[in-house]
Amino acid sequence: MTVVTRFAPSPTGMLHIGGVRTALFSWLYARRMGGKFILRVEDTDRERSTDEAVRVILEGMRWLELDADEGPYYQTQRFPRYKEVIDRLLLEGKAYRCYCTKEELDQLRAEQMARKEKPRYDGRWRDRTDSRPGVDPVIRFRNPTEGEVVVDDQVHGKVVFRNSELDDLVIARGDGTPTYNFCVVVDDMDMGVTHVIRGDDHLNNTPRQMNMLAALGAKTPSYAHVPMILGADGAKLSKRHGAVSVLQYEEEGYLPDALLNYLVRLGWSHGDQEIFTRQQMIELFDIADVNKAASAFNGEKLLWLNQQHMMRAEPAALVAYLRKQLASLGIEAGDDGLLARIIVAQRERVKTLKEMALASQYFFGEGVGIDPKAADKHLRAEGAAVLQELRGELAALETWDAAAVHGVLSAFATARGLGLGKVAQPLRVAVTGSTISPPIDLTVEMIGRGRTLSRIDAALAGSSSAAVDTPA
RNA sequence: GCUCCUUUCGUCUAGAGGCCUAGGACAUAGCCCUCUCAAGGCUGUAACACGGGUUCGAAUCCCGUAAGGAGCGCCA
Repeated sequence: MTVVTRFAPSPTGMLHIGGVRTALFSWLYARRMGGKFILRVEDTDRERSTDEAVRVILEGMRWLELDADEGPYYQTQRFPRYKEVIDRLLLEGKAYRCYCTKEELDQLRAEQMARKEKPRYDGRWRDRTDSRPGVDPVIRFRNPTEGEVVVDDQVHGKVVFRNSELDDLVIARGDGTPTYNFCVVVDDMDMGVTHVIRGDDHLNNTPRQMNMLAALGAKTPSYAHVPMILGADGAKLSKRHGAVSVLQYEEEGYLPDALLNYLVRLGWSHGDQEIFTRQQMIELFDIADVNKAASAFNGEKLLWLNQQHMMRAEPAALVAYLRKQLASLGIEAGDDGLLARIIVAQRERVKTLKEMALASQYFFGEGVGIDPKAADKHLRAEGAAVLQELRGELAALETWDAAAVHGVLSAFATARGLGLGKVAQPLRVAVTGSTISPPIDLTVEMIGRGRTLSRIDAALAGSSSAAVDTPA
């Protein structure tokens, strides 16, 4: 039997990391088992679904490279099929029309709550054959009243529900549109889904779905209810607690593989291993190793992992991402070679590609804006004097590369009994505008002789804005 | 309220009865390295929710309690 999993997000809110983690587990499991992964958009709630949310789902999955073998399917395009199944259920007496009004149901619930009972539909239309004029009936599933349903969950083990706890749920609204719990059942059945991997907030829905599957004569899939992801403060993930669109992580300069690596470790582990390539995740992932408890999102570890992935990646593989980040700063980066060199020079000092772009602006454009505080500290009397002399030596250099620059700097420092820092910092501030950069010799090499000398001149002239053209 | 789920350092986790004086990672503190910032190395602080059992032995099994979460919609 070939494994078929699916990710079925609802476009009523933005796809966030909680959803992405579920998608990842489903995707990994399918890939690991050589199975099929389906993407299905659950948009039956036409009131609340938005095109923008659908776009984020599609765009997010593409960015993360969680490729689907089938889909995206849209439930709103399958209404005829749902109607067909509902009619069949009606015909077989496995579903019935209920003419209760919303007010009536609200009252029923209120009464039950007042009596401290579990609020549930009491089945008052279960055996009626008449109708009530003026009310568009909903269709309810006739749930068994006795016995129990055992969910043999892959992460929680056997979970038992008594049918007496379940009521007859609505499968079609008054306007005829089908509801979520029903569509899921029909879709999973029709699409041959063998493994349902979803958030454990769905565990309570599972017995109802299994009963409907049984009524339709379909085989129940294997279920795996994975724990939820909480916000950094341990509260439920919501807009106030870091539930931002997955695409925001792209904008902030995270690598897809790093985000996935972070997410896979939330609720899953493989011994003490922290860093996984996409390929390793596929090879090692197993539902049997998934935890039961919810976990809190920790942005600092994500940051660390992102840097680890940047440091391990092939520089060429990061070029396009860096180019995009630079572009959003208004910098048109030239050739890939320079970008690859920047990546190698910067990746151990920044945690995201956005930071990298921000910290690499001095590699572009002619002049550079100098941080006033840095200038105060390193370009005054002493520093200026050093720079002045250094300029001459650098200008006289025959070959312009890191080794040569380094030679000049250390000889210069030794000759004057100075620490290298006393020489490097003024130069660094002059050519980069700040006190922070990759090793000075490499930095100077990459900036080039022309710009290095002109920036020194500008710094000595005290006009840090001499040729500034780097956008803020 | 009822039903279901969960509970190891601040956070993510290892742990499937003796290997646990509870391991790793992020964060944090100190030290080393060092031209800046980092990266890297070393060291430290820090946890089995609580109470009962079962057992020669329990973080691991069972039962309670507590705390947190989910569901109980003509939402998904």
